[in-house]
Amino acid sequence: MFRFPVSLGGPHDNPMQPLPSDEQPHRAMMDEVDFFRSEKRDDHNIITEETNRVHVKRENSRAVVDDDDHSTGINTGLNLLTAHTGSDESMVDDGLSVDMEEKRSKIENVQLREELKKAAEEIQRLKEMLSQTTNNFNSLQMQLVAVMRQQEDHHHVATTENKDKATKRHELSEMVPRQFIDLGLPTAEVSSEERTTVRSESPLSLLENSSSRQRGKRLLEREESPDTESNNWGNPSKVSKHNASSSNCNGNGNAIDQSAAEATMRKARVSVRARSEASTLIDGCHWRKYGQKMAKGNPCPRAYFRCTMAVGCPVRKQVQRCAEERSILITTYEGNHNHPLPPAAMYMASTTTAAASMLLSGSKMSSQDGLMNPTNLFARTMLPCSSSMATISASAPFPTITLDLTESASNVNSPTNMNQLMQFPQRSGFGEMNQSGLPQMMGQALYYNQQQSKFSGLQLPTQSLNASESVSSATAAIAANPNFAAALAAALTSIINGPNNHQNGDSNNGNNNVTTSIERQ
DNA sequence: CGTTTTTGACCGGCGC
DNA sequence: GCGCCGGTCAAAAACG
Repeated sequence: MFRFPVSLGGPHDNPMQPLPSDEQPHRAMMDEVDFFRSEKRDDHNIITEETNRVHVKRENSRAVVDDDDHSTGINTGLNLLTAHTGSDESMVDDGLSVDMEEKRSKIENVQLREELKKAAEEIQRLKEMLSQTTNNFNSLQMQLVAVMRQQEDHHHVATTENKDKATKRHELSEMVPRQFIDLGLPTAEVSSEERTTVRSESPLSLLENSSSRQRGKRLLEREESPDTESNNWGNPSKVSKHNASSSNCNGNGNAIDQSAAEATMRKARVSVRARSEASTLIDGCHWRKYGQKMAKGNPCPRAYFRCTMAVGCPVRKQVQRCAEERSILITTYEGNHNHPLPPAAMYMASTTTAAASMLLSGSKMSSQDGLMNPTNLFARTMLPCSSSMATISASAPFPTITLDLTESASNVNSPTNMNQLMQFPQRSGFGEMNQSGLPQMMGQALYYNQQQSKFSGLQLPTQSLNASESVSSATAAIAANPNFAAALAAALTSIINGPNNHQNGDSNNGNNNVTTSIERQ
């Protein structure tokens, strides 16, 4: 059962969370097991305590009822009553032997025990209901904060830009933040860039903008698969051109050109570093290699892959071995799947999405937002599961967040490792973030881990596994858990789609599919 | 024979 | 304008 805490963040919750204790670096699995035992013991104690309380109450109430109820036939010890009424009851009372008294008390005991049992069951049922309600409350709260934050973003952008070109810029501001969080998930079929383009410009006009015949041919090919345009991996000019033509249509060229350029500059990537002897990470998707290049400063070639799980899927990845340490494989993802994903792929995508969201939302967040933003919360929930360390690179033109799995293979559970996770570069919004709030986030994240033994397997020592095995086993472990999958999907949907993004209500949700895909490379 | 990989060519951005 | 570089294309080769 998927239990949620009755109170969130309360002082009594702390023992409930397998927080990485600074003093006990080797708690690991035993602590998890011990924790569950203690939790069960506590639960049992609570039940016993409560049922005892109920028991006493019942006895008292029964005594009161018995005193008032003269027709029950149970000896209440009120001899006066029996003596005065002279009823059958009194006659029975008078004729009671000691054996009868004992039998009655035994029957009474049995009845009380049954009631006790029922009360315990009811308590259990109530606890389950409470858990479910808490669960619902949590997800609703996340959605609410997501909505509030989005509105706040819009309001903020509108007010700051109101001095100059409020209307036009606001329209664009809806585009810019949203495009940062459409990486990896299948729910957002059409990226904001494409939505903006489609809104303001026909495909033909795109062709007209192409400078050469070949360029036009490529664009035509891409137009055949609508989603391809949503991803502009390594080709920022395409976005610029599209947005430039959009701006021409809107008749306010320069301002939007500038914003479009900024939007292009902030296209996010998620890079995963992992130790692996394999050529690529097994991330659940089918990939086709479409190019290989020698990159400057690295003797190892960089390989370019395209997702082939669906025709026209724009998701691409780059794979390159680390120059310093050949055993480390650096996989960089960008794009937005336009098809359902198998769970393993989906959770990999979810993790990278969470990372991207954290990266992109964090850079323009107030400190309060940094703590309350569900995107950040969720990113922090997800990231510890699959990465030991997240670093952010400001290298233009694409901001990149790097999930470092190289340490997690042997060090996931160590407090040092968890502390490392906290050490985000003091950059942009993260620098303003209230650090004191992070442990709660971590606690929340760990709470998810703790609640599901399979999921908490992500936190188990994996010395014997290489990174790709860790990733695949982790994703498989998560995928095997429908409860968490549902919660994850709901949370991600609220984060990625936001309240206004409902246009993708098709079959584009890849959750809970059966895993059948195997990495080809 | 269909699919995937390889690899040289091409393109656009960027710095000088 | 030129060259470098990263990214992509597409024909040929390889593979199952």
